[in-house]
Amino acid sequence: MKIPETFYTDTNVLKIARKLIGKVLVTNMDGVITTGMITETEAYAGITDKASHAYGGRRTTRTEVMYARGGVAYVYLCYGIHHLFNVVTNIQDVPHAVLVRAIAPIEGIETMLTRRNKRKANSTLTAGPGSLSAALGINKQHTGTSLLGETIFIEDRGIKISAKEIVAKTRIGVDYAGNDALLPYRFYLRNSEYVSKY
DNA sequence: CAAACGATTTTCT
DNA sequence: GAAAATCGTTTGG
Repeated sequence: MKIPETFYTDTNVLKIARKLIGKVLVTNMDGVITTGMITETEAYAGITDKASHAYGGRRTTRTEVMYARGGVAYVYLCYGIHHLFNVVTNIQDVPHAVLVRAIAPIEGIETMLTRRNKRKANSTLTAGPGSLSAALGINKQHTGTSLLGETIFIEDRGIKISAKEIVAKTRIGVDYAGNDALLPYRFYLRNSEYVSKY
């Protein structure tokens, strides 16, 4: 069951980040299907969030897609190597987004191993934003792709995650954001091995 | 037009 | 634990 547009256009990015835990991210690259359950996310609350690319209302070629209506992908290159996959949320012109940091592989594990150039599956296969994007075949040319289409989308498979299984902590790699680096905008599944380390 | 810098991962010591 | 890899985007001259 694909998640509907109304899920993404909700104005509470923290609520969406929390609810995405336990959902299933699906990619279909030229008919090759890979899926995984989302185990870790981070919220980026637009213009009021120093850690966000759209802080202060900055609007550039790269961040333009964040200003779209919720329900599209925002993928960008970090450190010249890694493609980071985000879900754009909120209404038109409010640049909120949720970074998907880790998933637990479900289908297409062989494909993921090939893409990641690994022989055996372990927690490093899809734990970490750059790793999961590579495993699912996501790259920056997918930025702006609608999550209501057939290439990249998210499903609700009825996996139930109780509130106490979800931990809220500070975000990672955003020390430069001053006080905003202390906000509990990172959510992850307690006891999951598929959560980025650090 | 030139320079600096990451919402990171991997590898080597 | 430290350091390298690596390039598009952003910023400053």
